[in-house]
Amino acid sequence: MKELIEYILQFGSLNPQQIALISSKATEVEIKKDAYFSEAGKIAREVGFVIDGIVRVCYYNNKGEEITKYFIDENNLVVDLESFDNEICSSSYVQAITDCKLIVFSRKDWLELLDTILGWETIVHKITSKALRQKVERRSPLVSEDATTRYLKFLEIYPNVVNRIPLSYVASYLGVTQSSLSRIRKNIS
Amino acid sequence: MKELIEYILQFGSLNPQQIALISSKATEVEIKKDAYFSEAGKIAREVGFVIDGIVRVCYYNNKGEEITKYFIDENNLVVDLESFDNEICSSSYVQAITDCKLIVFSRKDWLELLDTILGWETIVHKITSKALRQKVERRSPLVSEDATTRYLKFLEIYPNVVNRIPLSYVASYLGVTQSSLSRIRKNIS
DNA sequence: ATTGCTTTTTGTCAAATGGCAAATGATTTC
DNA sequence: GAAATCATTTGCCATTTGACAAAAAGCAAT
Repeated sequence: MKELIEYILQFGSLNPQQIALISSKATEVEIKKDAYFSEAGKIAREVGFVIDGIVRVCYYNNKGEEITKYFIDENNLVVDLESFDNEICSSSYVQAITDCKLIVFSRKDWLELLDTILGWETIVHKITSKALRQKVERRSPLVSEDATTRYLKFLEIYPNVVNRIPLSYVASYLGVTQSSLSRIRKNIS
Repeated sequence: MKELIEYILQFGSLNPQQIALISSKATEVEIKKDAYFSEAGKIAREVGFVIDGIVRVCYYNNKGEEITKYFIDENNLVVDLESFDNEICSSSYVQAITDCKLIVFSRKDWLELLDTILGWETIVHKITSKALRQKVERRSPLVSEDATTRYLKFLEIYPNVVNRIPLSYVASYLGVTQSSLSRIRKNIS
């Protein structure tokens, strides 16, 4: 819980009562490797914060290939905003790729906090738009780079991820086949 | 100006006084083809709304290649949020690729509106986070598709853009060389 | 140690794409 | 209209990457 509070306070200040209120709505949840936090076709009804472990956001393209869109590791929020905000079905899966410990807020509690705590909306805005910007900044440059450069960028961005997850997820994140990625790794080292 | 008001009201409601106040801060600006709306290395101090024309956001990667990150056409906001919000230097250029007509708010006026108009912050947040989500959703799938599919997606997303701008910009947007794109177009038709 | 299972590496071949340079086409300028 | 300039197409060849298949390595249960 401490991690979450610290994270939040980077984006704005809150008094102890407000922090206590937020904490009181938070539930700690464990998710086993390969289990889903939320699924395509369903409405996202929870906001999560990763305490421990790695999750990935993925979907199936129109060739039926499973594409990993991004990884979310420790101390980051995980929520399909489009689905959560608009109560529409999500188009992606959020899946634990290691055993995970999350802090979770229900939609109801989350909205209640938004109504109750002055300044909380602004903090949430800052958090979510920073996260969105980060997604753009991380994913977008991959389009214009060759496969080796993509992998090197991946290593920079997620230094603590590569050894904890299957190669195939990294490959699909980078838009490269698993075998190509394997060759690339050979050439690098 | 009507376009801007309509656009805003999609995201929340405002009374006539509030609308008048917002309108009073808006300036109509014309930008010639190839001129810059904002530049890398400078702080973005304006929020723009494209009434007519197309702009692109671009940057130089570490090989010195100019990369077009996205196109922004009619009835969309244009602002480097990272730079504008945090008053840090922008890392990209925003350039008109046709003659453009924009509605522009100065940073000062924009912040004043945020302080003055109740509910404006929420509307702005909805607008900006939708735009950010759209950027992710448009750019990200390109990573995992082949060049032809990328081009077809581009045509879907920006149906009114392709005939109004140089091929080279599209190529850099898609992460493909100009000659490859030329051949791809030949094969499609 | 052996077995069965999954993940990763590697090889071969074919297709896609890039780099370069020349040719063609389009647009502007005088 | 001719020249100059810029954008696009095309040809040629080198390189990268994908598809497929087989081998090797890692891991867990026995």
